[in-house]
Amino acid sequence: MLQVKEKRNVTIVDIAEAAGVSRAAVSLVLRGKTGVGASARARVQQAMRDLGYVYNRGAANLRQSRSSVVGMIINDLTNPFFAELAVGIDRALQISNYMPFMANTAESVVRQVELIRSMREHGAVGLIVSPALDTDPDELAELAQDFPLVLAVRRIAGSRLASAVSQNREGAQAATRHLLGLGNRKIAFLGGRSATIIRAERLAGYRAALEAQGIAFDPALVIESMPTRLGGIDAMNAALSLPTRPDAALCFNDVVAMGAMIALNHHGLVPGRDIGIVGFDDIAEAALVSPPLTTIAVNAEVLGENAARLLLNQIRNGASAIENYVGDARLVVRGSCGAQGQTASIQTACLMPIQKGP
Amino acid sequence: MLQVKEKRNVTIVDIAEAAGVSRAAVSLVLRGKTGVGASARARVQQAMRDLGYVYNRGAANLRQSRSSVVGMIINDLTNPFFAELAVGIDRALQISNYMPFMANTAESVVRQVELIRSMREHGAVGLIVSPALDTDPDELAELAQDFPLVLAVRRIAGSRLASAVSQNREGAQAATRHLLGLGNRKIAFLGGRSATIIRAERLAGYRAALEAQGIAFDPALVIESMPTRLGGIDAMNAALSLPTRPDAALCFNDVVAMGAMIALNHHGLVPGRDIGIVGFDDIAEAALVSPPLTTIAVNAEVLGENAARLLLNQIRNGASAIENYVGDARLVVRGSCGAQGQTASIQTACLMPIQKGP
DNA sequence: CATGTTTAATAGAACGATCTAGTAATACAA
DNA sequence: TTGTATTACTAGATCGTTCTATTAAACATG
Repeated sequence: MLQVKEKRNVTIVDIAEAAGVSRAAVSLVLRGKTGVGASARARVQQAMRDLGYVYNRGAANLRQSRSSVVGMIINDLTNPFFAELAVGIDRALQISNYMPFMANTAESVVRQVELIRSMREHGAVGLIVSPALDTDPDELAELAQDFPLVLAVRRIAGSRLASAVSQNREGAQAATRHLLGLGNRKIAFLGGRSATIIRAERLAGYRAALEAQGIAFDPALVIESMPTRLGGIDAMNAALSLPTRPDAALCFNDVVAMGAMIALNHHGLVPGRDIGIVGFDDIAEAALVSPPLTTIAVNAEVLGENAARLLLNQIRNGASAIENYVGDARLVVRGSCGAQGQTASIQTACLMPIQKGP
Repeated sequence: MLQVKEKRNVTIVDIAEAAGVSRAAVSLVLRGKTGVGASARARVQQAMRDLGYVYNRGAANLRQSRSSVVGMIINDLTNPFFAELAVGIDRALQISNYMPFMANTAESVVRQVELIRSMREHGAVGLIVSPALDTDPDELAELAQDFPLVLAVRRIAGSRLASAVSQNREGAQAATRHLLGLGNRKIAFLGGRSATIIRAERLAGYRAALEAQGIAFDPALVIESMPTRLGGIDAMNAALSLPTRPDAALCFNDVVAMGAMIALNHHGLVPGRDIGIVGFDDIAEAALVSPPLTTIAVNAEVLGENAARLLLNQIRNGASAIENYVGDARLVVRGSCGAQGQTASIQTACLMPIQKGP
């Protein structure tokens, strides 16, 4: 009678048996602790190789209730800015010997709550979230009361949460000032969702720069859209159908700016000549598009590293360690704003450090 | 005497106590099974809310030894092509009620083996890997013998593994034929690492197209580099320092092509006019750069969805279900190859479907 | 009324690791 | 010889859940 083998997992018990020692001894070997002799240790290691043993971290965490998993939840990985952010977070956590697991919400709040729950259920000891649009502030605030949580890039209305963000107001102000300096007077603000803090901040900077020049803020020039390429196309189309066309546009971010440039092309207009365009983020592609995009540079990787740092502080020191980081945002002038003279040299200067070699 | 509370986790036992039922009853409620009355069920749910219960999936998996976690390990998330691939995989797995966890290797094989191990340790039931450069084929092959594994984008030398890849040979052949049709004779092949199958396939297509026209394959025109923007810069610089400069270049992928275009700019050359450039992948940015990039379109999201499909088949049907998927690759003519006339209309045609609205 | 059948509910073993508290054996000092 | 450290090793409890087997009651059915 042939016995059908139930394909049971290889466990610590099997190893113990094969090596002729106790479970406890195997466990010690597994964790590299002392208290087991050289010969026994060797036998255990051999047995693990022979039987194809896979450590069961779930079982281990059950007992010691402290995993090293942290979750990162990103709103849109197809936006290069967030991809770079994610890589920055990932690298920093890795260096500190945490195991980052990543997930993408694609701006779905429903998916986001699923992911947050799932990551906690899997024993994550902390979470870095770049929140989806329309995220419920109270939900995250409540979670953060007894769980290490850091927001990245997007802060959330009315909640006192740790966050790593950039100088949105200052950046937008510098950008607007630059456009004004080039002689533009009718400057649109394109894209982004109005309910978000990040947009409110950038909008405030835009407004402040206008009013500093004695130019009245005109709500008709502020056009909301999704913070995506497609949103940028929509926003620019809307801007072009205004009674009088704007001279220039400050875009919510670089992908919106690229969408806006596509829309301009469709209308036979040339960015930088017919309408000045400025973006925000300085993604790697910004220097490559045509014309090269003038933008506000935010170092996504550094932002990510700081988000990681804040999270680790919270994990180690508890709720007492709720801090914030604000990364700087500086203007990078390329061609799309219409400042043609400066283009070539600056473009070159900003290109090379984009990517580190292996 | 104030008693210091050990902050123990809220467990199913606490809920049971609070609701005045047994652990088993709580477990049933948790999983939405029948066998518990309406009033008891309500009490349990209330208690869970009151106490802030978090399900411990590790403990559950320990007992039932079947999680729904699958891992996806990506070689370079800062390359938009792989970001789109990741999003495609993610979406497909999500639809099938699996919980995808993602991680980035940044082309590090060391990191890759760590991640593979970690994901198995955390109970992943399968893995989709877009392998890092220099991945050890035997290692993955051995793993795949008793573990559901699918390779995405990059196949691995000499191993019979499930994979979802694209028509590399056909795509490169079409691209080369197109460049030849435009009158180019001295066509370089730029970028990519020579040890990879994917590059060998693309190179074979390139070579086949050349030889079909009676043009001898010239190894000096084939330049290796990292498959990154920086690699593209290096490769093009090398190509420009050849004794005689090439007429055109087929680039390993789009980011290499963009790097190549940067290098051309540095040398004061114009892509499409002085040297024709063709890429591979058709990332969203390809249509936006200057000039718009002629490339071989590969639908990364569809590739990802198919990788997910193959993995699910394997998970459900075991090792018998090792299949392969080959996505098609078609030429998209824009400006960078030098075929100026067709640019505008095609560029427009290919732009709109890139991104789906919310 | 006896006899099934369904439903609600539970106790106790199990999953795979770690931790505690211990035993046995050796080495070293007095 | 005895006492004391140190080292190698282990049995059994434990973590939070699910599963199996069982009981008890409620409800039909002939």
